Amino acid sequence: MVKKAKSETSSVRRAVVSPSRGRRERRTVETRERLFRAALDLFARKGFTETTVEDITEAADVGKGTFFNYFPSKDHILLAFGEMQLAKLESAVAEAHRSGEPMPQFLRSLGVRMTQEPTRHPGIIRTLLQAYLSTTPVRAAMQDLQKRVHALHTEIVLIGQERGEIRKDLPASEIAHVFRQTIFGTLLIWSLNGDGTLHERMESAFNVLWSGLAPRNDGVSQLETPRAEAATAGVPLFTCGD
Amino acid sequence: MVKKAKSETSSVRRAVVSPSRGRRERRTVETRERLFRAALDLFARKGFTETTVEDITEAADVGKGTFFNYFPSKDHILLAFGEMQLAKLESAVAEAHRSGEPMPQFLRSLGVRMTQEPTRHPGIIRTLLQAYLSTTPVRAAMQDLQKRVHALHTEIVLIGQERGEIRKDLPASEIAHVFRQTIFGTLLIWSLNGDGTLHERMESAFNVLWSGLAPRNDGVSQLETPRAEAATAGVPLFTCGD
Amino acid sequence: MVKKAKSETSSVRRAVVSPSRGRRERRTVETRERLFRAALDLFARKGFTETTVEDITEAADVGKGTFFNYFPSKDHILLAFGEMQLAKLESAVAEAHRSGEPMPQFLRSLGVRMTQEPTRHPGIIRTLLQAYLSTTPVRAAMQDLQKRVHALHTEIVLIGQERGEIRKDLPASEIAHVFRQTIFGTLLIWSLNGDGTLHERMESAFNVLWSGLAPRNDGVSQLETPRAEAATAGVPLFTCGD
Amino acid sequence: MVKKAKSETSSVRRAVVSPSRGRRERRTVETRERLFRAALDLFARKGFTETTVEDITEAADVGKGTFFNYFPSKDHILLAFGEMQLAKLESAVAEAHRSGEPMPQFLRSLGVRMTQEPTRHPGIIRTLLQAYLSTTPVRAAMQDLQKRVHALHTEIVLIGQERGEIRKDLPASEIAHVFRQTIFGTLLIWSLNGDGTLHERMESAFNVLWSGLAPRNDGVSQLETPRAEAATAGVPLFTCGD
DNA sequence: GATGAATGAGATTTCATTCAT
DNA sequence: GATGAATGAAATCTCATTCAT
Repeated sequence: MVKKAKSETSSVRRAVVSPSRGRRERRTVETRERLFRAALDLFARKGFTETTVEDITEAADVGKGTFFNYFPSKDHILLAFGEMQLAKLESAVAEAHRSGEPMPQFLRSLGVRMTQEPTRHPGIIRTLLQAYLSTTPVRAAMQDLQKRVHALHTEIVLIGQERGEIRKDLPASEIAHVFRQTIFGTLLIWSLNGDGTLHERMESAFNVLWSGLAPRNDGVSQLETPRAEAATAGVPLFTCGD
Repeated sequence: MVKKAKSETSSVRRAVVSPSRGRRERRTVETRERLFRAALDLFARKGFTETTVEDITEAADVGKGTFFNYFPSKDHILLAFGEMQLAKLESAVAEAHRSGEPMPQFLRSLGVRMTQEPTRHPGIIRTLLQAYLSTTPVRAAMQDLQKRVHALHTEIVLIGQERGEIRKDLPASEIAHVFRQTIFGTLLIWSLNGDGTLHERMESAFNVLWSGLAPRNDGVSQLETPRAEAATAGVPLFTCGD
Repeated sequence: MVKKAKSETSSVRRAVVSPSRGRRERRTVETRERLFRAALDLFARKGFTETTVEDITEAADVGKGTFFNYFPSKDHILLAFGEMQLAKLESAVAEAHRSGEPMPQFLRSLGVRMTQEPTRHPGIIRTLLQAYLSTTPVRAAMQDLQKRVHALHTEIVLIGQERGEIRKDLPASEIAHVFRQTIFGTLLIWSLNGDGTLHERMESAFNVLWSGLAPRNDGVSQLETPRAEAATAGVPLFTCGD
Repeated sequence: MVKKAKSETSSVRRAVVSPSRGRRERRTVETRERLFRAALDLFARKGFTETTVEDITEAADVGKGTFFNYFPSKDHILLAFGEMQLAKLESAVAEAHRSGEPMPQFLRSLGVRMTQEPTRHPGIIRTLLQAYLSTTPVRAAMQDLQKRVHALHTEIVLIGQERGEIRKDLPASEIAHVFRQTIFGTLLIWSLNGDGTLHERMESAFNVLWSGLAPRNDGVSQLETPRAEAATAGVPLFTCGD
């Protein structure tokens, strides 16, 4: 009876009790947020496997069962890490559109932006990467996220190509692919060694990728990446506020 | 490798009973091998986490407890995957020295060689990558392996630089780093999507890396990677025997 | 029943607003009824333990929390089953007084009457019996109900004794006890096997109980239970309208 | 290889290592026994539902997981209660065959025997009865046990009938049925009230069942159950050693 | 009184790992 | 070294119950 038109009924009721609805909804979001932050903190300190669900719920100060109201399994919280990164990427791209920053510079700084706090600890990077190696359901969801990531990267590359800032003889999609792979490869290797700054590594990787491995017998790419040596030397190209 | 000390001790003790010693040692190596092969097969089909130690021991036709006589923990079998890859790399490098194959070509084909059977299934690639995200002790051992990998890559790059086949304005070590990151990034992303051939992806990644992202306003790099379009089109540059 | 005090209080408070009071009270009774009927149905199909409170509230089309406004705990709904049976017994006894039905016949048919719809499914019988094995508070309430049941049985037996229809050399209370135990034992065993009709089983049990296990070397009891064979053969002694 | 003829291989091996086999096997039986005894004790004190699996394993001083090596679920331990009772019945029947005890007397004392320690606490009786109301898998197993119980009862009744100690005009199977129902009904009602001794209740129930409810207008059954009044008065007919 | 999100206890299950034989 | 039962930690899941709205 009531259940037949549940959503309608409740939306009507909501209209009346809107403040309570808002509060409840806010709480729901807050709880999810609290769980995620607690997980973030614990994974950074202890790693994903070493952190139990109960650790998380205790840190988030909620009941154990509550965790499963928000995430179907422990692995599913990994998705939230992927989503967090996607959100960062989206805002970065949006900003790039607005600011008209040169693409090379934007791409170069992207890896840096993606790995500012809280994604700076090797433990978090490893957690993020685990999402890609997780169980099939989570992996499937990650695929969807990655499609979006790839689309955004492609979008950026296309703009760069139109502006003549990126080579045009390869499909933007392919370039975007390689770019993404470079980022993830860097994350993976760095999270293993943990030596040096991740930012340095990102810079270095991008600079090499930018100009390629082929022998330098022309001045062109040198001109385009005038600060390659500086970056190589471990000097950040620009401050990124963290 | 981990148990080496142990087996040597006991083989010394049994030096007198040489026939039984040989048999016993052979059996020991065989069992470890059997366990590893069983794991390889199961990880390819079900993935690392989804495979239990008992699955492996049953497939290897030994008792469950026996596993732990060969690997201190389930995670430690991941090391064997790393070792397998290192061995491949070592033999590839040795061959490169012998054959005098041009470095660009060698590098380009390296990713392909590393991912021939059995390392061709996304499940195995993921397993291999998990080693990098595993528990601290395994990760530490992986670091050592990676040092060796990096050294080998650097060695190759150096030769390439000496021959003028690879740019010289960057330290070989750094180039080796980026090269390795490209390989692992490609593995990671491919193991997630599983679309297309890993070999195609490797080719594509290498080709982009080789010539860089900077706009092509000179003919130089085109000359150096004359088959870039072919590779891009998904046609393998050369057969690699699988 | 448990909540009676509460509802009276509120009905007094609202004596002025009589129309809404009536509606509200009616709704209250209706909801409780709806919950009970939903439970009845679900327990018959799935059993008590296998049915969740949410199953019941959904079937009754109310919110989950509403259940606990009517029953202090899930187990307390079991009491309602006991109450339902008690009500049946009370009306049967009242009718017996009116109709002057011979006690033997009345007793014999009692088990049958008590287990007409809806109390005919093994699942419901089991649910009813679970009330006797439930948590202490519910069990205590069941004791009270059973006292009433026992009193009613005793009342009937007394009448039978007075009429010379039931042996007089044993206290009515004791006979009532055994009678009740026979009924419950039959319910229990039948609900396990579920073979044959519960009515047949009841008949059979009563017939044996009536004439006893002692060897039949006199015609007396045969005369008194002339239809023993028929009952034994599975033919109901009389129709009971279901 | 080894697994193909597992049982044979191991039985061969067993022949050699028989002492260790025996010890291990003994331990297995012991652990199960320990779990069961711990459960017995806890159920008697707290009841089945109120006892957690962990309570049991802690009392039995084994790991929680170990419980599930012996019982597929918490409910399955209820089966062990049924099995215990069946074992008692079997030994009682075996003894009856040997001792040639008159059937009426044997039957009368049977209920008593079945409910000596540890099956004397209402909590344990309730636990036993819960087995009959448990989930389908357990209930199914209980059905099998009950078939055996019924067969044993029937066996006894048949002997009684042959000896002329029990009425012959009803099938032994039916009499056995009613007998069993009387026992269980008595257990159920007594476990609820817990007043008086279970033994008294059993005696009383049997005595009434023996001579029936029909009016006593012949001396026959009085002769056969000469001590009916005594039993009624709460005096045990004979000591039963507990 | 109605509601459903939150709770947390507990059952169940799965496993890696240990250990006595 | 081989074995598999025992272990216990944890994940997962289910629910009865509570509580704020």
